[in-house]
Amino acid sequence: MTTTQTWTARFKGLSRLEKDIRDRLESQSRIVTVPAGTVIFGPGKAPENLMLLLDGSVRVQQVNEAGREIVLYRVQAGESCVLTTACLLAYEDYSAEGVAETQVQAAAIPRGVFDKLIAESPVFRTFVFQAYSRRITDLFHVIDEIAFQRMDIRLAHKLVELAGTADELRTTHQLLSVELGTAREVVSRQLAEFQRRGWVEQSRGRIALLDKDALANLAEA
Amino acid sequence: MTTTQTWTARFKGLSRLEKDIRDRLESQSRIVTVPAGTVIFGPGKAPENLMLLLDGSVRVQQVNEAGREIVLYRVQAGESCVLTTACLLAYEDYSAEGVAETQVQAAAIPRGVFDKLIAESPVFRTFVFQAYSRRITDLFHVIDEIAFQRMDIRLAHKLVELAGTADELRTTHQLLSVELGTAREVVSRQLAEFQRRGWVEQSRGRIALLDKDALANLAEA
DNA sequence: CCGCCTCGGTGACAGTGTCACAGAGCGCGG
DNA sequence: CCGCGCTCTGTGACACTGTCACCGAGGCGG
Repeated sequence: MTTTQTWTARFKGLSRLEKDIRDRLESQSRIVTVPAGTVIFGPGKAPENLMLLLDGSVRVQQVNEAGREIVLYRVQAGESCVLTTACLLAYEDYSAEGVAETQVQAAAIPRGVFDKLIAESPVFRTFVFQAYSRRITDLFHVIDEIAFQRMDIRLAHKLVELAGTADELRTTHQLLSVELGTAREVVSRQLAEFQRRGWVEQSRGRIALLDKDALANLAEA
Repeated sequence: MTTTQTWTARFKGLSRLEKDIRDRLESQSRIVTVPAGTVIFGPGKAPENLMLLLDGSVRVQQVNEAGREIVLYRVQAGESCVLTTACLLAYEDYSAEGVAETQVQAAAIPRGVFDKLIAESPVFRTFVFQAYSRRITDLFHVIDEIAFQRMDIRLAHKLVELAGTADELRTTHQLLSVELGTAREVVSRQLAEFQRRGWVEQSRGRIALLDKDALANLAEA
């Protein structure tokens, strides 16, 4: 993916940015590329920049004292790691961490620049607060799901979501359990049930989705 | 509680506010008082103001399609309903609602004023983003608790928290189950167990905490 | 006193989390 | 090619949690 001076155009909320602001944003931010697997921010590693993702995706997850993890949400190309700004301008350590799932290309906006843009551009403010709104809504969804949804439904949903247009997933039961904040055995049991029903076929590290409709259907219920 | 022109002093993050900003904030906001039980914001009732609580407390909770509810967090005196601002300046409907738990007195800042203050005052910006940071951290905590903590521990914790310095709670098992996002029966069973252990004593609508230390102790585990 | 509503208690059962352990798949060095 | 060690997956037993159906107790107003 090429990076031009007009990357701001790729962000829906930034396309109407005031011309002078846009110029400053593009000149005062850096385009960075990080390899898959990089921990972009995390406990004791406060973010110094607001990252606007141009390509790739970042998984934001939480690990508690007992070592149990859960995926909170993902940041995709065209979105921003905006929740980190709460920490960018505040003091608190993030208890969550962000990991590059793929190679990631992003525009990094230093906190000083971010602060000035917030002050000077109504469009940028709206962009930031809308991004907040979306993330917080996501978190509310996560809470609702964990608290009230059945595991089979959540798993079916996650399989379809992770697969996208593909018919096969390359992942382990362990990783899926982290996605859902549950135990590996629970995922194994549910997948075994899906397999009995002929919806999936498994082999080590691989899950073939034979009947996505059935899975999507269950996910609705 | 009396409301003077210097209510900003009650907010830690606002005490260093620039003098002219503070004057505008105090003159352009209104002090409102709402009775206990009022729904301050909710689905289809977008907040038009940022509320800074002077007195009382607001419970923010979520109700899903199936009618199940869970308490997300509380806003106390000296804090702000800041997450609503994400919606104040954005478009999305809140899926959560805020209910006054007591009579509430608050300073209401209209969205226009809020926006201008964000633009013009670095101190106000820091205040807002710090408030965000705290709320989001709270949400992360809630997610961790729901996903990974045992019910007895969460209930013990909640009892101690809700009691504060008192030795008795006026609440029902039903309300406690909403606090924890679980079923009424589960709360009843756990309380029965606590009673067998001599930690609490119950009567209709009332729970006496006989051994807060034991409860607090369990809550630690 | 009676009727009605809310609150709390209970048993049965299904779903989920935890633990211990076994076996299968796979890469790597010998 | 074999064997070793690692990760990944399967399984049974059991405890904890959520759901359902139902009942009795407490409390209020007529």
